Amino acid sequence: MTVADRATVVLEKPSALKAAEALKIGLSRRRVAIIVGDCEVEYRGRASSRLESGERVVLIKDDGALLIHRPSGTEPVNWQSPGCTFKTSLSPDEKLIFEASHGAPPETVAISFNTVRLLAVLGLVDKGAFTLYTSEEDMRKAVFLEPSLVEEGFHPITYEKVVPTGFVDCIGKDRDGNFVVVEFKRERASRKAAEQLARYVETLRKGNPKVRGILVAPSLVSDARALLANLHLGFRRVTPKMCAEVLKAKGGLKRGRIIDYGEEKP
Amino acid sequence: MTVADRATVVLEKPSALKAAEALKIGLSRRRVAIIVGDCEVEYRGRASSRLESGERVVLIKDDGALLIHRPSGTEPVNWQSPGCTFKTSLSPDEKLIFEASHGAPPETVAISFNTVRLLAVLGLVDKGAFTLYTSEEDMRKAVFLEPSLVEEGFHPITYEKVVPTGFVDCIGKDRDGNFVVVEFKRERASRKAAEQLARYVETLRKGNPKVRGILVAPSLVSDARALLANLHLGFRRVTPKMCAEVLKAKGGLKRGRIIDYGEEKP
DNA sequence: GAATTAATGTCGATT
DNA sequence: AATCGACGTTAATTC
Repeated sequence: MTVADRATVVLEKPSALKAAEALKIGLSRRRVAIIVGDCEVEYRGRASSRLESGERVVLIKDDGALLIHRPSGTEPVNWQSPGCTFKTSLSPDEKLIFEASHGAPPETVAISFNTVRLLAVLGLVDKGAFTLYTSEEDMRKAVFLEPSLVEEGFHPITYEKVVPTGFVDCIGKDRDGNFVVVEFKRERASRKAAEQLARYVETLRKGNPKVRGILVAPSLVSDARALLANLHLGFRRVTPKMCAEVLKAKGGLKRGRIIDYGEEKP
Repeated sequence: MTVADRATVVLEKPSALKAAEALKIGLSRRRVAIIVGDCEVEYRGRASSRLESGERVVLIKDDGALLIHRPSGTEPVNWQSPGCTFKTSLSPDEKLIFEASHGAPPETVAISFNTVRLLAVLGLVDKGAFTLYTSEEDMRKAVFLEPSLVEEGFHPITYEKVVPTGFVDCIGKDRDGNFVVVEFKRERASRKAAEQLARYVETLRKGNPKVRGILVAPSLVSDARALLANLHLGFRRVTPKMCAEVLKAKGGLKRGRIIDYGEEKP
């Protein structure tokens, strides 16, 4: 991408004609465009919809995706998946018309702008890698696949067992055959986490005084460290990264949990 | 919302300080903000993620929602649901830092901007109603609930039956006990749709010459009308709206198929 | 408020 | 290409 291609076009309250021109040029160069303005939207495809006039943010991406966002809410009110063909035009009454069409299945989103408050056309470069680290759920999976993450010789028996005081993340046995209660925390564990583990261990020690407890987390706050020491409970440092690596190596990672985009899509 | 509140702030390549000031004022007034720039993103919550530096579009909505979009793809790479608390600040090395936090469950998205190419703060007003009309699937449901949509005395027997030449949307019997093949089209039906129906009817007439065919759609192109007439096939006008009303009345409409937002959320 | 279910789901992997 | 399954799913509805 040349310097010229990265040039930004920003138009405040452009005429429909100016906006149409800037859009046509920008989209032919596969830039990203943002349009803010009062508009009406029609969608026809798997379903059909109509959105009456109001002010929205329209985002057109360089892969031919389209998103129309209202001023509130997480989800787009209308959208079009990547690979659209765009058509920019002026209506008989001089309004900016923007259409995004898809071949298969045939779908079209048509936007008619009553006013354009802002139009920006930008060439964006994004080659940054995205990594989604493991969740608490994945920590459990990693420990199932590689029990030594908790302790050498550990082997898990049950997960998420219900005890009178709540849920126990994992119960297993150590190399000597003693029961071990394991509590996972994906982030630095607080005193509360240590208390939770203590409660579970206490409950289970009523039936068997040899029950041990281990808190598994990337790190501990000092309060938690003190409490664990007092109650003769263990701690094992396990980071999300370590879990991710285990899951990757042992194939327990089903899909999408670790995502790595090193390159832009072609 | 007063005229002053609707004033647009658009800054190209602002300094981090200028951007921070504009954002603070804008977000305190619950405006919508768009930031385009090179940034890094960290998320911590149910899972955690890290996004290395690259250029993205950040959209902050007036209900406290946050979306971070890469230049391609339909879905945001990171996001935060409505109701966030925002924090704008400058890092020791003068970078714009933007954090969006949620109480329950505790989640945070932190964005560090290396550069800001564009910042827009706008008060948007959107009271337009959104209506999602029925899909082809819902047309079948509507006909199941109200067979007279196809013809007085019609009663459906099977849906999506496999015949040698493809799928038949619906097969039923008319008031005289003759078989009727029904083809649905959610939009103005093309000649192709009529040919499809003709093919199905032809197949079935080999076993029973009295088989009839009816194309159900909101309207017909003239080619299709001619073809249907030639082959003695029927047409019945049924609009998505009619189906939606049947589904609504008869309770076949599960949820969200007709959505009507008449007002902005409080 | 928790649990359930649909979605123009989207996205990635597998057959 | 079609199908399957997970998702920081989200969002609407029912219990």
